[in-house]
Amino acid sequence: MDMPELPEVETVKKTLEKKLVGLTITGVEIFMPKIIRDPAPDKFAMEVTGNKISRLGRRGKYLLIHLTGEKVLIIHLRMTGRLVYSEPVDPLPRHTHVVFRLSNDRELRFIDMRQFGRVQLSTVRYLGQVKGLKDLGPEPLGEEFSRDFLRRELKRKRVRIKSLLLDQTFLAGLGNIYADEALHRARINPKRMACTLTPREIANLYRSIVEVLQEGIENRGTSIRDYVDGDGRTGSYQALLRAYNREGQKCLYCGTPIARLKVGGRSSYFCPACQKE
DNA sequence: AATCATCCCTGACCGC
DNA sequence: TGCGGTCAGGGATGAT
Repeated sequence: MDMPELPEVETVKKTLEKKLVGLTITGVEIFMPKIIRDPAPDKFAMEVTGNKISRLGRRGKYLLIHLTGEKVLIIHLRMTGRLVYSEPVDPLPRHTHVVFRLSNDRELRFIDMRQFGRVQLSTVRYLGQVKGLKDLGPEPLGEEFSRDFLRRELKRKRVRIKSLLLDQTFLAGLGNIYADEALHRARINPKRMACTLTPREIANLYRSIVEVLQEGIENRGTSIRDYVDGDGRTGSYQALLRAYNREGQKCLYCGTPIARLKVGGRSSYFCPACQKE
């Protein structure tokens, strides 16, 4: 149940760029057509084939693989998606939906048990019009995200803070794990209405968001069940989580058992003592 | 415009 | 052992 969030996608990006940049995609095999969002699978395979991988990028939870000809592969792993660089002789895992053949006789595999992930081809020119990508909020580790931004935006949001942190049009890249970790670290109850946070709480939340994402990246992501990087390796941040997935275990700040409740249909782990309503 | 509900999908888990 | 039901959850979509 660990969905790739910003730190996991960043780790996939870092591991894959070492292997992929400079290689040419010599062919595409599509086993599950619905995974290809646009254009139609046949056209997708044709347009991708023959192009060299120039660089990798990331925007929120989207991984971008830039190709020659100003083309860009846009990949979202959603919940259980994996993108793994492999040898063709390695047995093809179950739920492998798309395979990109590479000019060094290796391949890049898109694997996704729940079939929620999507792959799409666009161009640099049209990136600003791609659904999902175009409405993303600022990058939490970028310059546009600041304490002032948070203060300004929270003031006018009539929604629970946990739901807002998960809203990708508000801020790009947080998912359930890092949202819960940030709120716990900032000692803010997930059900609090965004507009009621005090300046002090907002400052704490800002710092907490940046910290948990940086620590997540430093530890190569969180692997609870499914997540692996581009080399097929698990991350290690799961051992450092303080709230997420720790129901019943002691809060590391005060010893109170971590509790779980639903906020906006999503489970939220929190400390009832440190994060009072 | 903002907010909420539903759906997609499989495997793990639970109770009987 | 097996079976059916429930849950997990990001984001697109439609409803309010």
